[in-house]
Parts: sequence; structure tokens; C-alpha cells
Amino acid sequence: MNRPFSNSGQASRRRPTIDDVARRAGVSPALVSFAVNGRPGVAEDTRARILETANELGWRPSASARALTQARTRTIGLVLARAVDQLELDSFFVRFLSGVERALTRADYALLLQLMPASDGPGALAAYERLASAGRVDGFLLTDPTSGDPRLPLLEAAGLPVVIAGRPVEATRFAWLETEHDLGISKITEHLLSLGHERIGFLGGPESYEHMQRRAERWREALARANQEAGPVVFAGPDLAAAATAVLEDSPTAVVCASDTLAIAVLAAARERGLIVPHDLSVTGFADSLLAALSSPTLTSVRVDYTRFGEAATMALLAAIGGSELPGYQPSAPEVELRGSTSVAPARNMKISASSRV
Amino acid sequence: MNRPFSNSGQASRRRPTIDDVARRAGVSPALVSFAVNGRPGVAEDTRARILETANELGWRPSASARALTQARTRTIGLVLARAVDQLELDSFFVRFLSGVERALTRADYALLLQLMPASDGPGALAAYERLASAGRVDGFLLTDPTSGDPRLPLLEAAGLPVVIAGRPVEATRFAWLETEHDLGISKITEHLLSLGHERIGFLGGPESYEHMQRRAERWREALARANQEAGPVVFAGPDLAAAATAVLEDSPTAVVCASDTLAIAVLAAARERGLIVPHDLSVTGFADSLLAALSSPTLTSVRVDYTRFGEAATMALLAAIGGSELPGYQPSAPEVELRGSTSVAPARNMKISASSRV
DNA sequence: ATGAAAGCGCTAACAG
DNA sequence: CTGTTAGCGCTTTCAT
Repeated sequence: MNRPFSNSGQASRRRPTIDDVARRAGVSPALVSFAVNGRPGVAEDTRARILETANELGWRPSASARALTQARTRTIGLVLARAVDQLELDSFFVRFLSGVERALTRADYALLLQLMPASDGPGALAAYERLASAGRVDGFLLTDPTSGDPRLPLLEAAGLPVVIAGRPVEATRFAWLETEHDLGISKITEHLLSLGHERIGFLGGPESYEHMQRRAERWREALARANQEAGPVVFAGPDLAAAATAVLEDSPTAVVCASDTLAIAVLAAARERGLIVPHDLSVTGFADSLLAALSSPTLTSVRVDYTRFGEAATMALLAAIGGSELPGYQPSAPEVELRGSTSVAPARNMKISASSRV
Repeated sequence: MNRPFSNSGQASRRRPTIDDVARRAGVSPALVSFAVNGRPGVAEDTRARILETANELGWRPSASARALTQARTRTIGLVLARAVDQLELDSFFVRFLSGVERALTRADYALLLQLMPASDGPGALAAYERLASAGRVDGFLLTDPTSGDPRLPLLEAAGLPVVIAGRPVEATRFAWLETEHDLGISKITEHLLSLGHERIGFLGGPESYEHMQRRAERWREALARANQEAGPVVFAGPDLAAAATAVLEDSPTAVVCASDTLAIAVLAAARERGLIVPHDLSVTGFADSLLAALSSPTLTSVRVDYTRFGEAATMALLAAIGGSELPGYQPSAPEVELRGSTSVAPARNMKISASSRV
């Protein structure tokens, strides 16, 4: 099936340069530069003539030349170190990315994306190092901060602007911002409590992630507030199915999952165990992905606006790069989307739950 | 939750330049350049000393400066114009991307990724135009070719190397390569036929995509070979649920879906209709995503090696950029992964299907 | 084997 | 308002 037709296109006529435009418009290159950069001090008609000429020639300033003179590439870097299987079903990244792009496009910036096998920790570090020392990007967006995150010292040494999308564990001089994702866990746990569940488990992703620890914490706190003992806690490794099976071992009546994917895995594990969801077991997801609406049963899940998060993080980074005041970010509260995977606790199936605080 | 600690890091000491390295090593800048670029004609010990000095200073050639002199950015562009919801559950892109990155990293190239709302057709075109005319990339990778694809003339005019990941509908001078994804549809349709199904429907994604048309075609051909009439055909728009409902209207006993997501939607629609899968209805997916293994029932699906596809496409593009011979690509045959969503046709539930050709 | 010098395409003082 | 002159950091002839 590999039948290339011919050569794949050569840059025949060379791209026009600012000199071509200047000559054609009968002005100096400098004036062209001023005109296209919207600087004051260019006669209106001259500016118009210049822009028109530029258009005729299809000329735009070369990003490379510009990068050299301004010491700015108009590019930011994002290194994603997660297993392909993980990324694939994780609505976070796609949504986050689309927010990033939205902010970037407005500012005429571009995104340099580097994907890395999650296993390759040193590889990811090297990627940051490479991009930074070659001056390929003006700054980095960091996601998934961990405790003892090795990227922080590396990037502080590199002296590039960085914004962390998430909450750094150790102190850092980098700006960071975070959603109220953990509030979603509090809410959904409280919801389960209000349904009468008395044995609520927690299934998280990799424990090294700060956001996973925090979600577990919120779950624990919510139970504590209700004077309940914590149910089983499992942090999943690569084998989601095994983790899902493990969390069910202690027979919880409900499991709070830190992602929709994990929740789907629990649904599958429950089925194998002969449990009917939500009759015998309530399960909640996180992220409210398309998955949640399509699964069987549909998934009660937490919705967080990751697109706006990506947008805000990017705006913060652009501000840091430009040396301007960091814009504020007021995260919207996560919402619990009630669907078919949750109901009153098994022992109380006959009762009517009076107060469903969500 | 937005509590930046302080300013987000300024480039304190300026990055070292080639002159710094040259001075420190007691040679000329030119020699440093030769040394780091592995050119012959540099004494071994001199080269060693230079490289060591460069390392001490943490110096690497500036990508911007290099881009200017070599008229090459070492960056390729990929513009993705799909709705976030679509991307989110589509294993194609993540896998394809990871293949792209694999090839890129080896060649010390980087990826400029631009995400676009699918709705914004002109926006995507403009994105190509912007990246090309600013010389931000050395070439483009195109996915999802459509009939009358407006990107082709635009990019041919731009004179940049392009490789199409997919099969262009109209003739183009760009190289292209394609998986044997459609063979997967033939296989899976034949499998359903071997199970005795006599009313097999097809649910595809947007019909404008060449690969969707082709899959539908293969499905139809497989039925024709078996002297069967084609069952219902639906190409889904944004509302997957509606499309899934529509394809079930004519009561097929099996539905071949062009993606796992569509298949999951059919599972949901079937449930609503009171159909038991696979007892009353067989459903097949495409892409063999994690989803297929986690859904309920698990999904019989087609596995295509999209990672290798992304890698091959990228290698082809790099070859085109470098002006070297295009490498060959021998796609591996897609495999059908049998799972719980398919079984013998309802009318023949009592029979034993003798020959399961997969 | 090494160095000097001229650009790559643009922007940024500084003059006029 | 507009043009001239230097670079930005690197690569690349062309000498030596």
C-alpha cells in the first residue's frame, strides 16, 4: 500500500525576503519591518503600500530570522511522559491541549510537543534539557508534578520561564495554577455518603502524582468528617484490571475512582465478580469523558473544565515570557454528573434517601 | 487555587554562544562548528577539547541561528482538525503521534502540533498557511485526506515537502502511505458472515474521510462476495448516539463499526432497545483501543499498528526533506481481536458454526 | 588542521 | 517619517 507518486515537493522558487518586499515597494527593509510589526512612525499610505506588496509576494517575516534577532522563538514546549495506553483514554490531555492551543493561537505562538514513553524518566528529562539548551522554546508548561520532581531543579537551572499546571510538592519559584479537581472528590464522596454507603473504597492512578495523593486525601477527609473508617485504597500501576480487582477484594459498597478509565475497569471487575452495578456496588469516575456517557451502566463522574485550565496555564506562561503581570485564574468548581453507576447503598436499598447533597 | 509563588524565572545569565566556547577552547568559532557537527578535518584532540569545553559551558548550537543559516528548522508540522470529543476517544492519534515522535527523536527533529476545532475548516487551512509562510516547519504530515482536499493545492503552492498519512483521493505529487486498515474491515465482515449473519449493517464516521469511504466499500464488497444484500449504512455526524440508534432501526443482526467509539455507542443503543449483545446483535469495533477490552461486553475489534504507521510516515517526510530516497513501508496486516461482542447469528443460535475464517 | 570573513533574514538603534 | 548601519549566533567558503 505504499505507493508514493513521485518526489514529495521541493521548494522551487525561494521564499521572498524582506528585501524583495522593500525593493518592490520602493522603501527600505527597515520600513517594511516597522510596517508589518505595526510600529508607529510609518505614513499610513506607505504602510498600506508595503502591506499590499507583502501580500502580493506572499511574504511573511521568517520565524527563524525573527527568533534570532529577538531571542524569542514564539514557541512553548510541552513534554508528555505517559504511556500511550494511558494517554489514549485520558480526556485530560486532549482537553488541556485544546485550551493551550486556543491561548497560543491568539498570541501567534506555537506548541512544540514531545511525547515520551512513561517508562523513560531520564528520557523526558533529557528532552527538556535538549529543547532548553538549543533554545527551541521560550518556556515550558509542566503537567503532572510529582514529589521530588527532578524537572524543577533542571529547569530552574536552565533559567527558562515555566508554569506548572498542577500543584508542585516542593517549593519552587515557578508560577503554578491548579483546578479544584480535588473538590470534585470531596463532593462525590459526600454524595455516596448521602446515599448511605458505609464502606467506600478509593482507586487512584500512580501515587507519585501530586493530584492523585490529593484526591485520596480528600476522599479520606470526607469519610472522616462523616465519622467513617476509610475503605480499601489502591493506587493502580499499569495493570488497571488487577488494581480494579484488588479494590473490590474487601467488598466495598462503593468505589471512588480517580479517572473514568479506572472506573470502567472497576465496572468490568465487578461484572466478573457477579456484582450488579449500581445495585450491589456504586462506582464513580472522574473527568466526565465521553466514555462516562457511553459505558454500561453510564458513569457518575466529576466534570472539570480542563480546557480552560490549559488556556489559563498558557496565558500565565505567555505572561511570564513577556515579563508582564501574571493573569489571575479562578477555576470553576467541578461538577458531579449523576448517572447510572451510583445508587443507594445495598443494605438500605429499601430506604429512600432523603437528602442528596451533591 | 491560583497562587503563583513569585516571578516565574528569568534568563539570568545569557546563554553561552559559540564564541564563548571557541575562546575558552582557544580555537576559532568555525572550528567549534566543525567539531560539533562531526565534520572531518579537525584534529582528534582538538575536537575532544572543544566538545569538552562545550559540555562544561552547557552549550549547544542555537536552533534559531542554525535554522537561519541552514534554511531548515528541524521541525515538522502536524495540524489536527478534529473535535476534542472525537480525538479524546480515538486511539489513532495518540498511537500515530507516538510513532511520529519516535522517528523524530532519532533524527533530532521536533514536532509542531496545532489542534483545531473540527468545525473550523478555514482555520485549519490558515494554520498550514501561517506555519508554511513563516517558515516555521520544514514539512507537513497530513492525516485524514478527504475528497477535494483543499490542503493539497495550498501546500503544493507552498512548495514544502509533505507526506500524506492516508490515501489521497485526487492525484498529487506528494508522497503518501497507507495502512491496510480496510483489510481489517474485510476480515471482520467475513468473520460475521462465517457466524451466519445475514443482515450486517455498517456504521462509519464522517463520510468525507477517504478511509471511511473505503471501509464502507470493503464491507459492501465482502457482503457482495457472499451474495448478500448490504444492510443499513450510516455515517455518523457529531451525534454518535443518534447514528447508533439509526443503524439499528432496520434490525440488523450485526453491525460493523468503523471505530471503537462508534461500537460503544451501538452497545448503548442496543441496550436501550432491549437487545442483548451478542445474543441478539453482534457488534464490532475498530482500532482495538483499551476501550475494547474494558467495555461491556468486551469488543471484538480490529487492531492496526498505527504507531509504526506514524513512524513510517515521519521517516518518509524526513527523507523528503533531506532529499533522500523515500524509505519503503510494508504495513503489517491488521488483526481481528475476537472478544465478547460477537457470536453466531440469532436465527442460528442453535447451530454450530463450523468454519470461522478470521 | 585552522582561521578570517561573509552572509542567512530580520530588527533595532541612530541618523537624517 | 524614512534610510543606514550594525548586529543576533551560527555555518561556510576560501585562505593560510
